[in-house]
Amino acid sequence: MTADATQRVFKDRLYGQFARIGKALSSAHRLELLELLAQGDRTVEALATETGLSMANASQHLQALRAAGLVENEKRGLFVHYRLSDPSVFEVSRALRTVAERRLADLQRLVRDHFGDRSDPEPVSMEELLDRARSGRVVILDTRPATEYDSGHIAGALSVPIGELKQRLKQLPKGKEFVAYCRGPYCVYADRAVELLRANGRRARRLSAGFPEWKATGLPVADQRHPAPQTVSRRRR
Amino acid sequence: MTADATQRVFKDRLYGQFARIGKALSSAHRLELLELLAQGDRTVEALATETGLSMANASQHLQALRAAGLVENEKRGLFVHYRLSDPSVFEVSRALRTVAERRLADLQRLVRDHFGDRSDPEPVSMEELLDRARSGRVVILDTRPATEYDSGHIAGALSVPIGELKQRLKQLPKGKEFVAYCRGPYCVYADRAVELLRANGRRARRLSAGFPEWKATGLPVADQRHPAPQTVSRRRR
DNA sequence: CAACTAATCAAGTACTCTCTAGATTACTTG
DNA sequence: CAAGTAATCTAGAGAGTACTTGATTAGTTG
Repeated sequence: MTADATQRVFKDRLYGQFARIGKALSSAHRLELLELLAQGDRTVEALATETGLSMANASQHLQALRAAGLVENEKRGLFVHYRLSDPSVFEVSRALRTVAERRLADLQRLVRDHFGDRSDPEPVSMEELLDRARSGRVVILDTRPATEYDSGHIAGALSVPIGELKQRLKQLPKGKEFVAYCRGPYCVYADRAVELLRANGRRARRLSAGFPEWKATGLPVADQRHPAPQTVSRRRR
Repeated sequence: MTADATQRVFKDRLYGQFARIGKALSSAHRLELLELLAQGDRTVEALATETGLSMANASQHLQALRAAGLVENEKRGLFVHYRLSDPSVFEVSRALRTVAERRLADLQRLVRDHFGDRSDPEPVSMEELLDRARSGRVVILDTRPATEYDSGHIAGALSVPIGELKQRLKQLPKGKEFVAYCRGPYCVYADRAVELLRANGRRARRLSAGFPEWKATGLPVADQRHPAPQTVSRRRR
């Protein structure tokens, strides 16, 4: 075999390997599964329910993700728990989202039609929230389901699942400013929380990012087992 | 329609849009085309030749990339020139490569079998090269084809296409240390250059990254039209 | 303006992927 | 140890993707 042919075979194999990752990311359902797993571990059943997939179908997609090395699983009793296998998995799905946001006019239109104008009140950036949290001037609300809060949340945040916010409104301190966050930029929980809070005369804004972005940036997180292991202080990213 | 059903439809459409990017990245050939385009613009013919694809096939893959917003094209005379549409496109393919490197044992094995031990001499990091380049102690060699050098290279680098290195060995200064780079971590040009230089008694090492990584990091680049527009100085990334 | 060339288009075949439905496995619990 | 449940497996139909071949388009050049 000539040297060139050897190179060609190598390149085909090399890009074939990279394409395994691309293939795993080529299905809408699998991307949704990855985004849910970025919030924390989940069982197949939970994932199937939340995505509206059949158990068998969800299971098959998860196995495709596993074959590409993107997720790991572990059987505990009757349940199989899946999790992202590496922080780089979230990074690639975030990079993919960024390209889509910048380059797909259809996506921009879809988001505009669904959310309308989301720039009033103006969303808070991670940097800004970090600064304010340090000075204690702000109450951070995690509007995701409690289990997601338990498996990791912004250090200092209160768990207020969106469905419970209404009846817990009175318990919330007055005079403070609120910042609500949820799963990510396309999650509606934080929008709803802000709306509800403002309707009740509070100052409230939405964090533009979600918990996975916060965590990936290396900002302070806490979880149920190890409450607030890091102080809320600036960190190099 | 219930609120939940509306949400479901939105999510399906949302992830459907993200999946358009994933689908574009799901083919080995398309990933190779993107990597070539990261070196600089190219015509369909050039891409077809370099990848070993038929013209028609290359054209079709390029159109798939274009439909996903990853590349743009422009007709100039008989030729259609393609280019990456946005820096985020390189970022996503880099993120994909990172996941593959970390998670696919097959890939690790493939690279080991093809390159053997690449850690002697130890590759130079971008940081390290930047430091050394500032002090003028090092000669940087761009071993890619001249057209790729012309469309962008590390500031201060000399163009020495790998095929011409042998007869230009004498022209190269003695006593200096050389750092060779090429298209990226899986490109062999720099390895060959280092081998050749060392066989001729020079001190030479390989840059672990390629030009696209250097550029994406925001480090100083130059191109033919605007030689050395930035000084070689440290930059925040 | 005829000959030439880069690129795309159109159509067909082979292949791969997706989802469903029903069967099966592995583990738990009464 | 039988009944129940989470998850997977198997097989098959339908949809989508990839590559080839030959025709066509758009632009250049003698």
